Amino acid sequence: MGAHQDRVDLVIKRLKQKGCRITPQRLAIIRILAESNVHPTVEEIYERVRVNFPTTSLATVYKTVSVMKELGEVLELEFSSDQNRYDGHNPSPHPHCICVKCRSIVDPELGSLAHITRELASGTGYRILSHRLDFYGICPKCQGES
Amino acid sequence: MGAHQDRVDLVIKRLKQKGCRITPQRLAIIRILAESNVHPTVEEIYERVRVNFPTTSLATVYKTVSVMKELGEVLELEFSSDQNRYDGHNPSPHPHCICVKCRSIVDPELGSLAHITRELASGTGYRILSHRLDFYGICPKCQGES
DNA sequence: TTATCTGCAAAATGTTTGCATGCAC
DNA sequence: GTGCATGCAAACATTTTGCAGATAA
Repeated sequence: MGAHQDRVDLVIKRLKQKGCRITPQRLAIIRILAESNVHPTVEEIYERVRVNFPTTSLATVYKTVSVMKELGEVLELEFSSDQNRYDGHNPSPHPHCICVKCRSIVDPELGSLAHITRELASGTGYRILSHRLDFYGICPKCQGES
Repeated sequence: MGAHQDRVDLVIKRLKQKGCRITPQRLAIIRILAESNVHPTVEEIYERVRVNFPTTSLATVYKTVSVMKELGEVLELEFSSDQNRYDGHNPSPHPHCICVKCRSIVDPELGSLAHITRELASGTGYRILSHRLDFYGICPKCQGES
């Protein structure tokens, strides 16, 4: 029962509404995603699920994350040179700070991008559905170690 | 001799300064990247190079693009679910509009993100090196076809 | 001349898929 | 009981690497 139980319950409700079944593995994955603020990879989720459910397969984690992504309950940050990262704590688009040394990802405080998005939509004629804003740099911890 | 000859010459000069050799294949790749505004994939560059140099291999295109990326002469847009896209016309970070239907990518007119970057750096303690801002939506052409 | 580049093939990486079995509902 | 989920292995897509021969400077 962490502070994230509400989010866990909400995700379960929405998955059930769509006809999905809540298996022990899925429950564990949902919890990890809801409770984590480190934007884990599928591998990291897999390792954590296997602490309690050692027979869980990587494919199951991929499949569950994929279902949650399709339902909009997890935000995927794609990387071609690395594993994708997932945010199930706050699945709506928001800025990220990504450390190029330790690959940590944090959510910065930043004013809304709504006005930028509007400016862009009117300037280009695009119907904007989503966005991605990543800042790449060196985190305070890695700056201290350099 | 297009309007992009200056950029081609500049990239050649910088590659030479770093001890790189300008082979016919590399010259063709540099030209394609400098002249193109469609943010091509490596495959697309490869197909275009092969019109004039049919023996060129995909590995050579990957290697040349990688060298240019390391020298900061091409901007890489990573995708895990698709091929990466490359901007050799303007290699400094800038916003992109990506159509989720036809996968076209255009550079929108948008005010600088410098103030947002400053706000973010002071708020998080990160030393910001770069950023990525993608807007995902439906382009005017695909809206008309829907 | 010689260090770099090319082209081929193989490897590596991350992710997806097919299918028989198992289990949530 | 039914149909979705699991777990395994194989397939897949993209990118990278190793190396022998070719070539730009």
